Amino acid sequence: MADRPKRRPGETREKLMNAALTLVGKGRHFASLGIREVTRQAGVVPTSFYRHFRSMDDLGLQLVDELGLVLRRMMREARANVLQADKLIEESVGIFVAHAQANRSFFLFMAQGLAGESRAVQEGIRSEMRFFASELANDLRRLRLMEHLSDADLELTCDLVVRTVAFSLTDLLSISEDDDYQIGQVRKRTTRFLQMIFVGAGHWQSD
Amino acid sequence: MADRPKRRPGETREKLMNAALTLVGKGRHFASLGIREVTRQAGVVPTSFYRHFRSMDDLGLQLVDELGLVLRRMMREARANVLQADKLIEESVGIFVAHAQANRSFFLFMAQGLAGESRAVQEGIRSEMRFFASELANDLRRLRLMEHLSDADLELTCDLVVRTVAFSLTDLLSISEDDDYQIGQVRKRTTRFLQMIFVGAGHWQSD
DNA sequence: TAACGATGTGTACACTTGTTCACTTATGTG
DNA sequence: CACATAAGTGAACAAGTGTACACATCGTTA
Repeated sequence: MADRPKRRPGETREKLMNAALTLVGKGRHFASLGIREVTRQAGVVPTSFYRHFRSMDDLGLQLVDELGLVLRRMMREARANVLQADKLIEESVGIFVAHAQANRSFFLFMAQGLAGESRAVQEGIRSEMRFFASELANDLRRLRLMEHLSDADLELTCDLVVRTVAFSLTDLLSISEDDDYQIGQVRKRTTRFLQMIFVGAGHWQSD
Repeated sequence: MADRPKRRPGETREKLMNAALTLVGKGRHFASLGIREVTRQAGVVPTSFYRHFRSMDDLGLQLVDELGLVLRRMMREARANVLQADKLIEESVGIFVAHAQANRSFFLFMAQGLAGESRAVQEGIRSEMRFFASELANDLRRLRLMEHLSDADLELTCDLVVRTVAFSLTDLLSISEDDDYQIGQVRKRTTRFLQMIFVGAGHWQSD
């Protein structure tokens, strides 16, 4: 029983991914990061990088995978906590904002990747958003909401919702991390956006 | 009274800005561009860069200014061509898509800058979007549309519209430049998004 | 015309970069 | 335990980077 392993497997891999996220969190853009820079931040020799990643793009792709996990955790929490339908939007936005703050670097990376340099990362993030939107559609169906909408229109609505929330990321991440007033403003504004969308969806094709 | 400057001033300046845009158009991210790279693309010696820009960020800021001009041209064209209210959304989206294609690199730069590295560029683009939204609000008032909305709610609506259109940029720019079918899909989808938002705005606070 | 300031050029320097190679070391499995 | 393999290391290299300096060119104005 080795109680204190000097080297946990995949430890450096984590260190490198965290290092990249840390730099992104410090305001750097992922596309401008270099291998040496990341390894330096991780406290690791440059060569080690190649033991785990083929290139920076590769690291980015693996970050997208982890981003998927973060989003799934967020969905699970939202499902567990959102109970009454009238506060549904408000609470969901609250949970989103909380997660965006807790995983600031991750969401920053996501916002950057949407118009990023690597086509693969771009597509990965886009795919995560599609998944998120379709899960949202499922939930709405399960809650017997928006039942008058066709599947296609429900999907359209959820896509718009996810986009709107994603765009709020850029608001959220461009203000100070602990400016509670501004954060509250973003939350309120995003909530109203979603309310307006759902009012639209509620009257869609039924005029 | 000097009505004819023989040698166009700022020719290299333009070359440098175009070079940066060209590289962005080729898929590079603005944040990852270097001074030497840009000057090389412009066919100019590296030192010349400093005659016009203090740094890459500075070049980015000046690009934002020009972006403003592009957006204003687009608004003017939209105002001139959008006549009947029922096709208003469809035509506006069409004009937007056309401009986004004609100035692909510019809009790519804009999409990148929204979550970019330079705080100043970010704020500049954000400010252009605010201006755009407020102009849209003016136009709607002038056309006697959405008169039941308060100023704040109208502003909210227009902000949401502009965000939605801006997000469509990332769709548009991630597909091939001449894939007419996909471009048409994005146009249709964006149009429906806006229609849904305006249905929502139409029923806002009036239920 | 002469002088000036803005613009463009060539050279140079001190770093940083990505990647390779041969090497040590640790880990998990037969 | 022994061994194959994965993980980590340091030195080296050719290219590329930002920036400074001194000099050349040109249009404008005194």
